[in-house]
Amino acid sequence: MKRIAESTVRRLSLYLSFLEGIERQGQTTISSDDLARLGGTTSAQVRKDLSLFGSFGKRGLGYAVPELSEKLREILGLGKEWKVCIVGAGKIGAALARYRGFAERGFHVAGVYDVDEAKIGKRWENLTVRSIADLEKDASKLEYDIAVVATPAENTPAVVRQVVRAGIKAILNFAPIQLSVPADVTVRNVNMAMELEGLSFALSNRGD
Amino acid sequence: MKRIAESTVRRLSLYLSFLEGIERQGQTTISSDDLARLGGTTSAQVRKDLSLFGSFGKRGLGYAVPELSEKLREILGLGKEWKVCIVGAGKIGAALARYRGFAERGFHVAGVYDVDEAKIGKRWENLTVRSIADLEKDASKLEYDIAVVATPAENTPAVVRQVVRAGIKAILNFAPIQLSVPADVTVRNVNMAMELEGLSFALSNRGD
DNA sequence: CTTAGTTTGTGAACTTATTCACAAGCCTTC
DNA sequence: GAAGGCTTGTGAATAAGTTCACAAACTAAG
Repeated sequence: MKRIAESTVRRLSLYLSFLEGIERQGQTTISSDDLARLGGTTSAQVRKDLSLFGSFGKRGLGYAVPELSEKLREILGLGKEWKVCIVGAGKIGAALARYRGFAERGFHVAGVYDVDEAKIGKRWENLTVRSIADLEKDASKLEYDIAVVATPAENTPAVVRQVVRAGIKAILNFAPIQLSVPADVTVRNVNMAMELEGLSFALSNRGD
Repeated sequence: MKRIAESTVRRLSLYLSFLEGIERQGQTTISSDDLARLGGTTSAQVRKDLSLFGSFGKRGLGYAVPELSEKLREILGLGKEWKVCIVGAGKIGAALARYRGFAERGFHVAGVYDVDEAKIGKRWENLTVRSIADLEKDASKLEYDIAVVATPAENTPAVVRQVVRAGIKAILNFAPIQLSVPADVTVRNVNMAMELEGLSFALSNRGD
């Protein structure tokens, strides 16, 4: 399969969320043009994105909503339940552990870890915070697929080394630093400072 | 000034964070090549990004660290303090209100709002949760620059209409939906579901 | 003062991503 | 079952973004 751009994957994810809404409203069919309008893009873009994976539409009619959303779930790998661990039991980690959105979309939070002795052993929802030192051992049993890293910047490189050592191949990083990981580990960054600075830039340069 | 790509702005933001680290370590000069290595890009990319705004380096020598970081702060509009309000006093809103990173980078959280009667009036850090109905009135006095929207998906469109009505021109959106706003309002989205699905896709398609 | 060693700034080349545009296919109606 | 009205799927054209490659400019050393 040819390489798929990250921007394409983001759009697929977006289309899926629209389709789920539309499905709930009982609409059974949708055109690329309607999907494009919802997502702020063009119909050609929608069709091109989908055509990378096959032909799912009917000419003259559009796409069958349940069929297409099933197809997208399959493409995005949402058929299986992914096992997630949260590393870093601070404010962000806490918010994430309680976030309903994970489970809703098939991401099962199966463990929480921290370096801080004071936090280890505390209960969080239905989980107990464990020592990061146990991660590698736990991972061999629990087979985590994804690590959500929400540690202070200074601890993060060491934490990430442990995550990599535990054999986890996907990281969602909330720390405001650039991770360095082997090529077979996929990283996505959520960096609030960067987003805010993007807004700051936009506000400063309006009308240029 | 010519249009600057979002990807460029993200990189500038990244360079700035590296420069701040380097500055603290006392290094006074840095080459585009070093910056590139830190950011996982190429030296040509770094130079091209910077050259969009001027010539800040010295040939044969590189960039003066304090000078360049000052220049980047200026470009990104970080010279002034931006006034931020958080809309949505739920879990994410709470985590954000307590997040130190805002203030550190010149983003002053000056208000928290919610629709929920039960939450209005509660104290959060040094702020009191106010009714979203007050936003427009408050905005005329407080002159919010940025609204951080962290409301449940179903309330978000209405909330965003109020934010727009209050004259706020920049929104950081945490709700998992696509906002529709006038062209002069800049939106950045932070969508965890989308990031997780990106990782899910990557995990499902390794080695293709 | 000249040479050797760096590193920038930037057109040009290349690569990637988006948009255009239209033939092919499907549905409905008569 | 033929005609009209849509909408897909996709090559071709365009636009956007990245990398190449090199002259120009600076430092340090002799």
